[in-house]
Amino acid sequence: MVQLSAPSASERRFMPPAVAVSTVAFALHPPVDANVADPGTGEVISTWGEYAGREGARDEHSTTLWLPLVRRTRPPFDGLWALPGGPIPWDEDLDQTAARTLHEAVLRSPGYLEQLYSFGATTRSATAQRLVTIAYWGSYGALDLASPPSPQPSRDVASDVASAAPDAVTEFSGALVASADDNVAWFSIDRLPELAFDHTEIIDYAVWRLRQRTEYSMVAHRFLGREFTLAQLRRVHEAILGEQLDPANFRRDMLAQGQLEDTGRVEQGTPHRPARLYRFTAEPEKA
Amino acid sequence: MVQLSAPSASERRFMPPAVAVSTVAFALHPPVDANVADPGTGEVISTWGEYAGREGARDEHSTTLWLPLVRRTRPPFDGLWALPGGPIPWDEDLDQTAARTLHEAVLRSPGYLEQLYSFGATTRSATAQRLVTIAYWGSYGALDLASPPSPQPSRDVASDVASAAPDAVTEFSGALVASADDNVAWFSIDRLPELAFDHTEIIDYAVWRLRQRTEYSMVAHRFLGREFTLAQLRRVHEAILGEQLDPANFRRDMLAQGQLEDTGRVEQGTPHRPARLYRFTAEPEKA
DNA sequence: CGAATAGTGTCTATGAGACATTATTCT
DNA sequence: AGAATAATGTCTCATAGACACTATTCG
Repeated sequence: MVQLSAPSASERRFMPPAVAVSTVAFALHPPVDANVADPGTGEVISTWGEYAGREGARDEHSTTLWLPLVRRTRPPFDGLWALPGGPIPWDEDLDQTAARTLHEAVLRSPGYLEQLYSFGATTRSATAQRLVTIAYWGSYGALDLASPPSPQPSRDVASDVASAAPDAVTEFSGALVASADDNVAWFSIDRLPELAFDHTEIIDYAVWRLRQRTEYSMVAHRFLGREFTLAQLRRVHEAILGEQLDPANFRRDMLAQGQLEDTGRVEQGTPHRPARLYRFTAEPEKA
Repeated sequence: MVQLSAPSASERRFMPPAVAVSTVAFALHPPVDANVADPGTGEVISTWGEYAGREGARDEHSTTLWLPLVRRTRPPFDGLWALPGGPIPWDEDLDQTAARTLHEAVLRSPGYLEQLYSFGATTRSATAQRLVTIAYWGSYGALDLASPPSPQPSRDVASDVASAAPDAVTEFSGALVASADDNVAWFSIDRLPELAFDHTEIIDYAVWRLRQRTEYSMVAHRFLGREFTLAQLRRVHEAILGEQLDPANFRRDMLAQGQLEDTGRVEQGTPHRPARLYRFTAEPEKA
């Protein structure tokens, strides 16, 4: 057995590092029933459904990305917000652990999930056990968020092992498991609160990598539903890159990629000419 | 204290994963005094100095990359070759651990070192403790290899903690520390032996990432000495990418990057017109 | 009709690939 | 001179950015 609680300073140097997974999960906006926290104080102010209705902030005009955070309820960094995550059970792949812990916080499965980088500086927590964090980044699409909260991940994942993890290891995980309460809230990436561990650094790196990816890869469509207009896709790119894009050139370049398929249908209920709806196809069109 | 040796099956699921670092260290050729192993059998056949002299394989015509491996001397995977690496001491950054363990195997410090990816599939070793490997990739330049073997890393790194690590953790490290003996040898990446753990997968991924990098970044010059000709730099690119490059266009593109500085000197002792020597500059030339 | 956005066509500058040509050094 | 490689110049084509212009729908 492993005895990990309250290690003395002399004992710490013989303890292997704890390993945890943390996930930066981007979305164009929170799910309607999710809590939204005040940027400055970190106080949960309302759900996204109320907030968006009040402010008139529709995702049509979304110009920023959002991500879920979990409030820690024990030391270290008690009370601060942290990325969803947790320790790695002995029989779970790293990818599975990331997916499961994220689902436990958000109650929904992301549409995309990918490993980002491993952080393990010795300065992360001077008084506690050494912690190595394997960071992931992912994205929630409109469909992922529209689905009702589910207690279990959609894909089959061993989740009973979570409670089997020693308490002392759980203590150092990126965040504690929360049960759909006020300890989970969504934040705009432009207005993040003070974060536990080095999670600010992790988020900065995730945003940087997301921008790199959108320039030479098709990841943006994962923020949308199954069908979308080119204007919607362009707004996703603009939100990620933080700059305006020429609609005409954007259309030409996207269609030249051959990964968009015309569904034949058009947008409904617009106050102007409706746009064609496209679908993403993995297979490039053969010319 | 942590007791990790001979865990029972029921105990294993309560043990936190062991964390180790492994490094894929590329070079245009091994150091002269390094062992070269036979591709098929993994038997150490001679040093690079003898081998290259016999075969007439000069680095001028190098068309493949080489990397150092360490032979394991205990289970699991006893006798197989593995990437240099080891467990993470409590007071060492991940980068430091990678640099130190690589130096312990090669007795030289690499010119470049960067984190690659973290591997942690549960299938890595069914009978042993769960292992998470944080993989690094690096490169040795001509100067790095030309220097005589040094027992300590050139940069100051805490190295006394290595022996403080519990034996059971060392057992699961990427490879055991070798003291410049027959248990360290260099292999061509085209002819690798059977490897321990999932190190074959790690090397494949490292080669793939190296190719990606050379296309939009200046990493190739790190394989060479401080001064080099454009032809030498081109041959490095060709070895990495595995294809021929047009000398004229390569010259134009490299010089347009503004990161090469003309030293004013030229190559010596060529049987033809000598080439200009260039130096790499971090600062782009202002036009 | 006018407003608003969808969608098309075109001009231009830039950069990559191909390759002909000149330059320099050694034997 | 002839061999071998360095170094330069030039042509073409593909692509990105800018932007004018046409099309369609709603109110």
